Amino acid sequence: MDARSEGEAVTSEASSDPHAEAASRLQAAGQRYTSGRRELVEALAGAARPVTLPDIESIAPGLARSTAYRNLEALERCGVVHRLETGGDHAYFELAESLLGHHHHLICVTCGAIADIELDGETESRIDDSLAAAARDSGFVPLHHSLDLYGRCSTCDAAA
Amino acid sequence: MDARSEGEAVTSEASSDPHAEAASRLQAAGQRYTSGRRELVEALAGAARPVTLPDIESIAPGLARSTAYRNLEALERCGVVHRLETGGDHAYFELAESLLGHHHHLICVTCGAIADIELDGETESRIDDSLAAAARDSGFVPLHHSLDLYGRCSTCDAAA
DNA sequence: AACTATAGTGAGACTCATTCTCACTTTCAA
DNA sequence: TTGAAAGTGAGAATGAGTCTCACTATAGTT
Repeated sequence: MDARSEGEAVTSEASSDPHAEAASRLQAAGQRYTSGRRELVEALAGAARPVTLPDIESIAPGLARSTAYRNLEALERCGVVHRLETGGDHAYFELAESLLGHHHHLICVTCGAIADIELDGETESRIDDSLAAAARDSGFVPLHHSLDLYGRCSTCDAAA
Repeated sequence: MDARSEGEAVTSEASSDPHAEAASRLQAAGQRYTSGRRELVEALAGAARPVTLPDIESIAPGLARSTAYRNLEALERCGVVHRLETGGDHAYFELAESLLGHHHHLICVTCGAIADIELDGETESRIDDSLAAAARDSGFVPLHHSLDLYGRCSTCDAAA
């Protein structure tokens, strides 16, 4: 969810503790915050950037792959995790914006690495206004937006 | 709404004829503009919105699936076609921005439909500036950006 | 027109990220 | 402490997209 839609200017970290947030959101959905799910959230919180499932497996070995995917999906449905599709082989996962704050991504077209960035508030509100106007024209109900910058990271650029 | 049917005076630096553009770009890469490739470009130009491979197959039956994917990739490498990953089952394809002009997308989170939108120039340049500043801080070399608005299209919203 | 080198094609096999199945285990509530 | 519901792991299944390979079409040359 776009933090701006709630009317309060949440810029960065909306919640102090991702585990508490995850536990309460899962409970609200009648689900449990098991140790496997806690490990997932811990891995995502510690990564400081979006990670793939292989990344998660190397950070937290011992989680069955099917369980990891299943739990990522459960956490995504509760708004704790956000899935990014970049066109690479794997999807990327990160904590949702309600936990990380609203942000965007730098995506390296060469190696696929992703980094988080934030834009100034004035640009964000201008984007929201322009998108809302465009949506209105189409009878489209806006929920959230994503803005990604594609380019070459410093490592890949140096190698080229 | 559909300001781009026969490639007439759209916006920005869009080329007048997608076929001529495709032919010259392929030729520059030592490749041929075959009838199958022409059919692909025709299908994309006629769709006026991003389409999936099944969409293409129904618009232009008779193209082998492997050939369609191979040619979409060839056209993508030449800058004639752009591939969108939205997280749905299929990737979406559309003519590249050098042909369609710079634009963004409305993506329905319920049915996956995609529509094109354009933002005002001032918002675009503000986005470019903000992204460039964020990239500079990371030593990242910017190439292009994508901005997508997720929400519910009028049909799905009415059904909810 | 015939020759040749190279590009393109189609059918199907193949890959592999992701999802599904199912028997078993854990947790919660009464 | 018992039963119902949720979670787990191992492996099978799914399916979008890619690869292989024998065949065909094309451009350039003589």
